[in-house]
Amino acid sequence: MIKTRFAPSPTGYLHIGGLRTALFSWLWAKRNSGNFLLRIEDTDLARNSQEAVDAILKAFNWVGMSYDGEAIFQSKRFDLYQKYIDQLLKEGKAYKCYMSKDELSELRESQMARGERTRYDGRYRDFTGTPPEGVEPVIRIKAPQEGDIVFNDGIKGEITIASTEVDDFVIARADGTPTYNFVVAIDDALMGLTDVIRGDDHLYNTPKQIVVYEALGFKLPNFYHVAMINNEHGKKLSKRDGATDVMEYKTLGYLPEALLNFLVRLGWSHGDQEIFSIEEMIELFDPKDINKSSSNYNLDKLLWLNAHYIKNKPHIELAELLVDFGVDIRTHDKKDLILNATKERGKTLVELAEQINMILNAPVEYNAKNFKKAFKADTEEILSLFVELLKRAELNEVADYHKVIESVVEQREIGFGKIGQPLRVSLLGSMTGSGLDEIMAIVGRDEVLLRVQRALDYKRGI
RNA sequence: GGCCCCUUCGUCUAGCGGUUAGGAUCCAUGGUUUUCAUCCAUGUUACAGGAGUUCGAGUCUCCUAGGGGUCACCA
Repeated sequence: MIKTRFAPSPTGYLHIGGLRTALFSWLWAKRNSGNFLLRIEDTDLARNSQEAVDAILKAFNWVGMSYDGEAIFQSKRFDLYQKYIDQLLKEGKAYKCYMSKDELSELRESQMARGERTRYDGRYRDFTGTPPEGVEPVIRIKAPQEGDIVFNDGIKGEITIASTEVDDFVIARADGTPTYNFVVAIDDALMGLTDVIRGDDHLYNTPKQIVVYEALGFKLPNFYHVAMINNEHGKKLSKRDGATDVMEYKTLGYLPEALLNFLVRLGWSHGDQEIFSIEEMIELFDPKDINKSSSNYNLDKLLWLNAHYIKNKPHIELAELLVDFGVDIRTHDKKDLILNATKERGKTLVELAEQINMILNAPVEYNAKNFKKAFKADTEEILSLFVELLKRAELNEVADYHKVIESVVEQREIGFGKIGQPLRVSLLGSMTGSGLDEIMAIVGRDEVLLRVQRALDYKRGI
């Protein structure tokens, strides 16, 4: 059975890049009817927080991804890790290193000065003498000293790293707590993971983890290292480039299905297909189709996808979602009419809410320029006729409002724009927006009369 | 700096030795629409550069350049 995982360290919100690798892992597990597991990497007691764990869970919940079984917290497994540290010590595969931090940094500086890669020199690897006093030792693992560490990456192919690039790294700190690369390897193995899909910033951790796997006799999983997401200029994605927190997208009015669709196509593709429902993603996703190269983050497509999903969302759900954006039309008797009139005009829920508010609420003020442009010398007369006809008209459906406008156009022998423009400004305060017939049908006769009258009063007041 | 990875339209990508290098988005234009949006149509734009291998290279090899990653008692 395929088992994948997402293993965030709880130091902040869920990052957009993290969500993508989580999505890939989740899809691959689902595709194979396998398990998608969650592990919280909180070995650094000082840096992680419960809020961060909650934030990650909240984001998962928002996009509709769920993990199998219980989440595993590494901070609760120190006893387990200790067992393996003792084992390696006993087997002579790890050793105590009494080098002080000062000595270490001194070593690094001299290596740097010579233009070398900084690495531990193995001075306590075969140490048998009397340990220096006053130094709490760290535990280092014995990494191979010659040859190459080779592994097959499911995305990048065969990766070869010289053993000289991997030093005897620390697996337990002076205070006894285990370090990242050590516990990751143990947990990945113990959790029975078959496929590890992660960002390629972990590529260099892989040989280190392989050292642990081999020392402990664990079976290697398949590794997939997904290239990073950069900003639109190809540089590292940072907060300055816009939203990096997944939950920010909710606030900005994006639908989770749009975000997921956007992210799944960043680095992965299936022929020419652009739109993927969750079901299709699960059916079609395969890490072998993931791109080797990094991709640049650009909002254009997300916006387009979001518009697409808004247009196709059931009204009942849209109405529910809009509540968070200050528009509650859940029980409005013209809900469908409102949404039909507006949903093709809003690329985000924020914009959709604006469109709806524009119709539901009478304009507070008119744009002076627009007003002047729309209200010509004969406008007052035209609108007055419109008011007269509207008062007497039988209004049952959208088309009936259209008939009133048509009558005005016919009687006065004018173009639609002659009445359309000023009417629009009267109703919305704006020159653009939904169809007039629909707007009027939504607000109803009395409100239309009110708004037109108000505009006419305003006109006289100028 | 050492090591590793990457490089097709502005952006996301298809391509897996023989294609007029395809799709999507963006942008522009036209159509539909009383307006805007939607929708439809059309158009502009790409194989980083240079050497090889081959009858033939975006596809294979090497070099150069550019970009990214990584070098902790962080994860």
